[in-house]
Amino acid sequence: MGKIAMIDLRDATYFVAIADAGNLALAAEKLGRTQPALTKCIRRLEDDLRTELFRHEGRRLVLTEAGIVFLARMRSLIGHAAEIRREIADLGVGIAGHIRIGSAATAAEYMLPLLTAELIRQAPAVTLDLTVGMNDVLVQALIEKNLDLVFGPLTEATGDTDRFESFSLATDAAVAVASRDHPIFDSPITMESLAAHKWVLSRPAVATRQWLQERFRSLGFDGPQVQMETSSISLLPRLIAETKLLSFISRRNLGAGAAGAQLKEIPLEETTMLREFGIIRLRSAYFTPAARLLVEIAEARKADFAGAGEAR
Amino acid sequence: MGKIAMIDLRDATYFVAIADAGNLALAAEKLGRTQPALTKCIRRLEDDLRTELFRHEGRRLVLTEAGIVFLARMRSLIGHAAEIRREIADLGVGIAGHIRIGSAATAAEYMLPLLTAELIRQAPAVTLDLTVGMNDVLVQALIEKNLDLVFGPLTEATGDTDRFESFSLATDAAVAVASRDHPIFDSPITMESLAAHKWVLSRPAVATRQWLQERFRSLGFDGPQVQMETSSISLLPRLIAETKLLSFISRRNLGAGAAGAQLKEIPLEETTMLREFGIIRLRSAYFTPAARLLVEIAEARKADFAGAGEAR
DNA sequence: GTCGCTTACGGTTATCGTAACGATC
DNA sequence: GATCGTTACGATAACCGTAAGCGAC
Repeated sequence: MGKIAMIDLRDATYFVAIADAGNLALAAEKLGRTQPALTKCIRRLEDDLRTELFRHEGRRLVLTEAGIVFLARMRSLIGHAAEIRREIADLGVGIAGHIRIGSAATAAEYMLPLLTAELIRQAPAVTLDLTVGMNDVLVQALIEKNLDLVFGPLTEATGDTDRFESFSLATDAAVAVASRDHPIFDSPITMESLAAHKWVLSRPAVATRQWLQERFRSLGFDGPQVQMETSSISLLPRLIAETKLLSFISRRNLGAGAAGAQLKEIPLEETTMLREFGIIRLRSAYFTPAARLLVEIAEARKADFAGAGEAR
Repeated sequence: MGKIAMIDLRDATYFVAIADAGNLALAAEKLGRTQPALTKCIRRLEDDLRTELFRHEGRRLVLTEAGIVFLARMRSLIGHAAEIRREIADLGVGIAGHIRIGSAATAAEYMLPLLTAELIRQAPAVTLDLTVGMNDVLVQALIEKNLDLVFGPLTEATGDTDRFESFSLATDAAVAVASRDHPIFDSPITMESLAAHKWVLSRPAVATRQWLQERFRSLGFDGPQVQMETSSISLLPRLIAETKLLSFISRRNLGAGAAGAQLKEIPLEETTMLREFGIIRLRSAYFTPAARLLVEIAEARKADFAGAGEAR
């Protein structure tokens, strides 16, 4: 029953065109309408507002005082509406929006700079919130809907395809490394020789270290002798190169940069950890268009991340 | 052919109601629509914006990121539109607007204070521009569309009913006056006695003075001997009372105020000028709703101005 | 008579309501 | 099975176009 009293912006658009054109015939042509259609448009507006917008001066229509004010107001209102349309459409395709990203340190180092740069190039209105942390904390934040996407290793925990949707981006191999001139390379590599040297590793809670320790144990050795612990991924290559310690890091770090060039992989099947790197999101959470765009960019750039995990 | 892309504010209103209500059934009841109508309203908006506004969470609709932004924008836009509606409607009935008034000095003194006070009481948003001047100048300004209304005497010049529309408000009588104790009252009043005394009159261009001079001339007398000239209406009563000069002013000034009480009419048919006071407007000019309201108020208060022009 | 706007009338499009359907709890 | 949203379809209302009408120049 209740009819909603509201200005029709289509009629308002016609009205502005009529006022600009100065007569109905010209406005009708510009709008692709006919003269009578515009006559009735004015009539609708005037009935709705209970106010004359035009008056007759000779055989010409001129704006009344109210019409002049209405014209100014409608210009503004139509402009606002158009701006809102663009804004919402941008949000809809991910050109605008906000993405809360969680990332493991390695992923943050090797994938995010490229991806976020590309995202911001394509979608300048997108804002990002990046949290670097350990994988278990990040996944928990994802579950609590405090993150939209997590960049990191795809583990069994995140393999629950009912709860999580994951996008694989690269395979990564963590390998034992030492400086090029390390004495371990002077004789054949065995588990025994690895067990004989000291290591620099990340903190005990980190997945790669746990995997290495578990591997030592399952092969009948005590865990690697840890002489130094660090959480700094960027510091590791230089530490290894200069301290003659062994370490266990992504193969990606080899040969890259001044410090990376000093490193050499200790090729041993038993201490090569293969893992998938990718993006995880929660299925029950809203997949923001901007987040979707970032995932699409990542998948398109997948090739840029490959090449470190393949068998040698 | 060209279809105008524009947000439908009716749909936007539905959308806000849906978002507020939290579900379609409740919103439908509040809006007096049915559930399917609202389903399709959302569909129209989403198709138009090419953006999801709601997503399904269980059997419930929840806003997307874009939907949340759209909701905020629509609240604002709808509010603005409603405000504009009110503003234009006010302009339409004269509750808002601007009136450029011209007024003769006498009219300004006796009619405008009451009328403008009443107008502003009824229509606080109306603004006024008042010019006090001589009638011929005012009428010229009216013709040039620099004034909307002129308050003043209705003369032959403004009696052209094709060009002007006039509203008679009061009859006014200009009479010869002197102070109560003036010697002229000691003997019978004749034209000869009037011609024998000195006068204080307004400037030669003013209609009343011209009428008086013409009256003297047509009766065979030289014009009244003018000893003093003034354009100040408010000063005249005191001048007359204190200088023993004769003058020619509206009967309205007699008995009003301290100075007016000292004045006495010189009752002579030959020197009684009857005239109409009222409002004049140009037919070819736009009759602003606010101006129309002022005229309506004036006509309703007509009785307040009567009583000075009647025969005694 | 021409020009500019309005009115009248018939056709098209869009929105709405009723009813049936589908999914979630 | 009850609730909430969607789909299908017929009815209604809104808008547009064609054609005729009316007043100003």
